[in-house]
Amino acid sequence: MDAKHPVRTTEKTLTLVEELMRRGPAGVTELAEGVDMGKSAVHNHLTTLRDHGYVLKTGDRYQLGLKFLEVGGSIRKSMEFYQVAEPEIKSLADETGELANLLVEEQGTGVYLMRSKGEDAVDLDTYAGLRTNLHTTALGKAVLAYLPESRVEEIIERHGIEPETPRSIGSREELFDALESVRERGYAIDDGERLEGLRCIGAPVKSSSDEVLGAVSVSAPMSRVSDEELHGELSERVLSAANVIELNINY
Amino acid sequence: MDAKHPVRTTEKTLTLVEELMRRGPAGVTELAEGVDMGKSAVHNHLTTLRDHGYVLKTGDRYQLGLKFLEVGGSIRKSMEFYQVAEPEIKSLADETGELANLLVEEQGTGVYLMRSKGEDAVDLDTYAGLRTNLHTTALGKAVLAYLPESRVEEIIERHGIEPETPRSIGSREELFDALESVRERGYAIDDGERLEGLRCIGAPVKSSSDEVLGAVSVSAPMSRVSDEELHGELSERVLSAANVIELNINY
DNA sequence: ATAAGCGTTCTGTGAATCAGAACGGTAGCG
DNA sequence: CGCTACCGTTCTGATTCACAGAACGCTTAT
Repeated sequence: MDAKHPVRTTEKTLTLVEELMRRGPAGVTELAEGVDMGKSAVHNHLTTLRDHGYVLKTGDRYQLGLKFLEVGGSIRKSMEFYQVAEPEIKSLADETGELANLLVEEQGTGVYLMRSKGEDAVDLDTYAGLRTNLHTTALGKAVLAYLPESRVEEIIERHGIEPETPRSIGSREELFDALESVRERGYAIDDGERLEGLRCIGAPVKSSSDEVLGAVSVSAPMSRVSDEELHGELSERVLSAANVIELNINY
Repeated sequence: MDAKHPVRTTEKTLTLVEELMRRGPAGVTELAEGVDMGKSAVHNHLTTLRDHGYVLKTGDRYQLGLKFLEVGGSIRKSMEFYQVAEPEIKSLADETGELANLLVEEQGTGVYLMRSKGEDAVDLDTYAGLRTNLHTTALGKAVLAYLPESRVEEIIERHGIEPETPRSIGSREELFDALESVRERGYAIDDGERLEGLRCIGAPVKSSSDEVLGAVSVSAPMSRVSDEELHGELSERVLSAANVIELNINY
C-alpha cells in the first residue's frame, strides 16, 4: 500500500540514490538530467547525503559510500537466520566445491543474504544484497513452495511471472505445477532456466511453526553434475544443510 | 566540510534511519520521542521509506529492510579492490584456519569489506560494513602507515585518538612511533590492544602508484600464536596475500 | 465500562525546498 | 591566447509542502 502522505523531499533523495547506484560516480548536471531536478536541488541533496556519509565526492564526481554497507551489514548481522546459516553455507560450499547461496524473501522478491564459493565454484554475478524474482531461481521456488497460497497469489499479482529466459517459467500453471513438485521432492531445481549450462538445487528452511525463513542452494555447471548426482548426493547435501540450520534455529 | 544548504527534510529521514539501526524494530511513538519529531512526521517519513523498500512494517513495528544491503552490496561489488581481494582473503582464512579480514579507509575511518572464517576462527563481532577507528586495529595501522602524513594529521584532527582499551594507542607520539615500526617491518600488529587475548597482524595493499588501497589481516587468539609464529610464518602469509592482491590489481 | 495507549489521518501555517539566474573556475578550441 | 562552453556552486524569492497538534478508530489493560 502506498503512503497517504509521502514526504516528497525524501522521495527525491531516494531517487537520487538509485540514480547513483545505476550510474556509479557522476556529476551534478548529469544526475540532474537523469532525475529531472534542478542542478541546485541535486547539489543540496548530494551535500546533505555527504555530510552523513552516504555519498562521497572525489574531484567533481559524486558516488555512493560504504555507509550503505554499514547499515545493510548491521541489519543482516541482526538476523538470527543469517547468523545460524552462515557457517553452514560455508561448509556446503567447501564440501561440494561449488557455489552455495542463502536467500530470504522480502516484499515478494528474493534477496541473497550471502554466497560462498567452493574451490571450483562458477563465478556468477550474484552478490550479497542482490534482488531477484522468486519464480526464476531454485532458491525462490523453494521459498514459494512453502509460502501460503494466498501470499503466492499476492506476489504474482505484484511482480508478475515474466520469464527471464526461454526456458524459465512463464505462466501461472507452470509455476504452480513446479511448486507442487518441489513439495513432493522437498527441494527445488533450476535446470538451466536462469543461465544456460547452470544447474541449481535449492531447499527451504522452515521455522518450528512451519513458516519459511529462507532457502539454501548450490549452483554448479551442468558438465559437473549428472541427473543422478543432482537428485542423489547433491540434493542430499543441500537438504542436510537446510536441516542443520532448522535444528540450530529451533534449538 | 558541511553543506552550505543542507536539505533538512532529508536530514530528518537519515536521523530516523540511524535511530532504527540503533533500536531495531520500533513503533512510531517510540521513534518520535527518540528523534524529537512529531508522530505524524515520523509516520510520513517511515511510510515513504517503506514505499521504496528501505523500511518494512510487521504488525505495528517498523524496521530497516534489506534494500540497504542491496545498495551496499552493489557498491562493494563495483569495487575492483574487493573483487580482486575476495578470493585471497578466503584462501588466507582457509590456510591459517583463523579469521581473515579486508578493510578500506573511507572518510578517515576503516570499513570492513569482508571477513572470512577459517576452521578454528574466533568469533568476533565484526561484520562486513562495520566501521572502526583506524588507530585501534592492525588493519587500520597498516593503512595509516602508508597514507601521506598530511592525511594522517587530518584524520587525527577529525576523529581524535581515543584509546578504546587500556592497552591501545592513546597519543599522537605513540601513534607515529607505531606507524614508523609498521613501515620498518612492512606489517602492523595488534597485540591484545582491541580485545584482551586477541592478536592481529595486518598488511597494507598498495596500488602501482604507491597509494594505499586497503589492508588485509588475520586475527587469532594469543594461545594459538607465539611471538615466533607472529613474526614468522603468520606475518609471511599475510604479507603474501597482500602481495598477491597487489599483483592482481596492477595486472 | 473506562481509560490509556497505539498507529493513522487531517488541517493550517510557518518553514524550507527548489527553479532559475548569476558566479567563478576549468577545459577545449580555433 | 582570447573565446566559448560547460562545470559545480551560491544566491534569492515564490510556492510548495513538511509537520505540530488535534482528532479518530482501534486494541489492550484495568
